[in-house]
Amino acid sequence: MDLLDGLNDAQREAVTTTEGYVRVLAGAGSGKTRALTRRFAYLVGELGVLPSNILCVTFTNKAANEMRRRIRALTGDNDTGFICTFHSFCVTLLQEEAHAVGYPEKFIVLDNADIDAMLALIYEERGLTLRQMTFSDARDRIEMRKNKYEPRYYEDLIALPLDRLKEKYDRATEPADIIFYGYLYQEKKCFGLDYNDLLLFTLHIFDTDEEIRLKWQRRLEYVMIDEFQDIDKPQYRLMRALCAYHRNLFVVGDPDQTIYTWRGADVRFLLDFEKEFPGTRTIYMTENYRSTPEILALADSLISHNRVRAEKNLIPVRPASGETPVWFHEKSPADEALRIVRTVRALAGEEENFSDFTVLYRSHFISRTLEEVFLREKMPYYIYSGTQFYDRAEIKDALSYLRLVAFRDDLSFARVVNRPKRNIGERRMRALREYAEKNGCSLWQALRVCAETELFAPTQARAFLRLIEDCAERAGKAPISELLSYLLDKSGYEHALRTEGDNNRLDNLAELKQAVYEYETTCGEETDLASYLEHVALYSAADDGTSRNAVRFMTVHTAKGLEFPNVFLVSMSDSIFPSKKTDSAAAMEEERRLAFVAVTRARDRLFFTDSEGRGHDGDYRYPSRFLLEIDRPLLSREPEPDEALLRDAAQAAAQSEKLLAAREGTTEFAVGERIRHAVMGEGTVVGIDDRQGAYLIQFDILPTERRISFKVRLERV
DNA sequence: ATTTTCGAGATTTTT
DNA sequence: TCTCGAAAAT
Repeated sequence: MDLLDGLNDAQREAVTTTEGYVRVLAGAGSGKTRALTRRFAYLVGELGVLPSNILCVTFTNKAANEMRRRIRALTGDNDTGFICTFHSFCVTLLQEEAHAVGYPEKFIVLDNADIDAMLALIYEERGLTLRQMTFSDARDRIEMRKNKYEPRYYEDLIALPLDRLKEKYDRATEPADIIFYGYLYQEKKCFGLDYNDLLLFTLHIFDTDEEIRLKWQRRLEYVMIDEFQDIDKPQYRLMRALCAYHRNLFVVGDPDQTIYTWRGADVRFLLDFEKEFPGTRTIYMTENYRSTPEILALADSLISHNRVRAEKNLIPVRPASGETPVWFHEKSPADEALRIVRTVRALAGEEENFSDFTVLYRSHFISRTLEEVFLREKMPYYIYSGTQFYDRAEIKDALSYLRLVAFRDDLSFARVVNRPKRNIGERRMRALREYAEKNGCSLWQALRVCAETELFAPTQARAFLRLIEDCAERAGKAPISELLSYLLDKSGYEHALRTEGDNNRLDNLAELKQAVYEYETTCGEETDLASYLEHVALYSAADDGTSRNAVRFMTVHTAKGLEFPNVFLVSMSDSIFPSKKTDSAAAMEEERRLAFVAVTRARDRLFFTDSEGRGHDGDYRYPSRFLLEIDRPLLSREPEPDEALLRDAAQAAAQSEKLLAAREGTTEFAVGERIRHAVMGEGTVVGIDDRQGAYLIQFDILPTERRISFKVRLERV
C-alpha cells in the first residue's frame, strides 16, 4: 500500500518532509492525525528508521493507544516505539535513570487527589484553613515554586534526606513555606512524584548528567508532537532538549484550539516556533474533511468573534448536507435531556446505532440530570470522561492495598486502613500520626505497636496487620491477580460493597482483576508487584466504551482530537458555557475556542440545547452569548425563544463583556509576568487579589511573596 | 467519647 | 459523585 495514497498536497508534504524543523498549522478536521500516522509509517517503512528511535508525543494516553493501533495496521509491526504523552515518556525514562540522581526507581505517580490528601494532613497539623488557601491554590503555589527554584529545588530538597526535609518543614512559619516544605516531606516519604515532578525531574537529570542526556538525544532520531498549541513550558523545554542532537522536529497544532492555558499551556510556542528554530518549514492544512459546510460556517462565525487570533478559514471539502445546525430552547434541564433522547430515537432509526451520538458539556456536573433522564427513558449511555477507570475510588482502594503490600507507604496506608470500616477513625488515626511523628517511623510501624494498646482494643487493627503481612509473604509466590482477589476477599472490601448493593463498583473491581490477569499473561517476564504498579501509572483507560452501543457523554475538553457523526452541545447557558468563573477577556476567548472545539467535533449533525430557570445561585439563566453571536441564518431555532428573553440575554452579555474589559484595565500585569519595583527590585507576579486590589508578588530578594496594591507603580521587565 | 451514618449542598476544564 | 456537618449508634 502506498503511504501517500489519498493525501492532499499539504498532507503529502507533511509526511515526506523528514529532515529539519517542520511546523504544521492545521485546522480542525484537516487530517493532521492522519498525516502524523502516515509520517510515522513512512519513516519506518521508507527510510528504515527503527520505531524505538522515534518519539511521537500525543496529548492523552487514549490518543496514543489509538495512534498505535493505526500504525500497527499500516506497518504490520508490533513495535511502535514511543507513542505516548510527555508524562508517560518521563515515567519510562525515570524508571531507567532515577537511581542516577539518588531517587528510588520505584515511585508512585501522585494525582491531585493524592496531593489533596497530603495537603489536608499539613493543614490539620499546622492549623491552616481552607479559607486562607484552597487546595487548588496550594497546588498552584507549590507548582509555581518548583518551577522557580528548580534546579535548586531538586538538589536541595529531593536529594535531601527525609529528616532534614522535615526540619525545614517544622521551622517554616509562613503558610507558603509550610505548604511547600510539608508537601515535599510528604512526597518524599511515600516515594511520590507528581505530574510536574515527572517532567522537572527528567529535565534536572538532563541538566546534571550529560551522559544520560546524550544517550536519549542520540536515541531519538525523530521527534513529533501533536496538539502543540497546548504544550506548556516544562514540556517545551523537554522537547527542546530531546531533539537537540538530530534536529528533526515535527510539530502539529491549531491556535484556535488552545484550550489548556489554565494549565500553563502557551500558544506562543507554536506561533513563535520559527524564532527558536530557524529554517522552520511551515505547512498549512486548511481543508476540512470532517464536517459539513453548514457546521463549518457556524464554527467560523463563532470563532471570528475572538479578537486575538490569526485569521484562518476552514475550507469545506464535503458537499452541503442541507441540514442547518439546530438550537433547542427548553424549559428545564430535564426537558433538554428528554429532547436529546427523542432526537436520538428519531435519527437512530431501526438500526439503533446509539454510539453515533455524542453529548458534550462544559463541566461534569451537567451529566447528572442527563443520566437521570436517560436512565428513566431506558436510553443506553456511557460516560466517557469524568472519573476515569483508574481514578475511581474502588480502583484506587484496590491498588492502594497492593501498594501497601509492596511499599508500606503512608499514603496507601491512610487510604485503606479504615476501608472497610475497622473502627479506626479520626481520633485513632491522629494517635497513629503522633506516634509516627515522635518515633520517626511510618504509620504502618506505628500501628504495629499501637495495635496492642487499650486505644485500639475495639478495632480490627490486628486482623488488618496480619492480612497485609500475610500478603507480603505471598507476593513473591502467587500471581498478582490471585493476590488481589485474596486481598479484596479477606479484607472484607468486597463484602462491604456487596452488602451496600453497589454492583457498579463490584463490576469495576472484576474488570480490574481481569486487567491484572491480562497483564500477567501478556507481559511475560517482569510480573512482580512493583513493576506492575509502575505499569499501572503508565496505563489508563481500560474500556473506552467504543464497543458499546450507547450514547456517549463527555466534557468538551475530553472530546478534543475526537470526531462524532452527531453532536449535542448541552447546557448552553451563560454562566455554564461560558463558565461563570471566566474572569478576563482572555479567558472568555478561551471559552469561545472551547466552544469552537466542541462544534468542530461534529461530522454530520450538530445540535445545541439550553434551558430557562435559575442556576443554583438563584440567578436567572440566559442562553449562552455564543449562541447569540452566531450569524442568524446559520443556526435554526426550535422553538424561537421569547424576544424579550433574547433582548435581556444580549444585554446581560454586553454588560458582562464591559465588566471584563474594565477589569482588563485595572490589572496591568498577569500572573507569571516579571516586574520591577522601585525599592524591592525584580519579581514575579504570582497571584492577583481582586478583592483587596493587589498583586501577590514574589520578589527575588525576599523569601516569601508580598502583597502590592494596584496603586503602586510597577514596571514590566 | 468516637465512629458511622445519613441528608443536604455544591461542582471548570486534566496530564 | 463527592464533601461536609449533625445526629445516631457503638
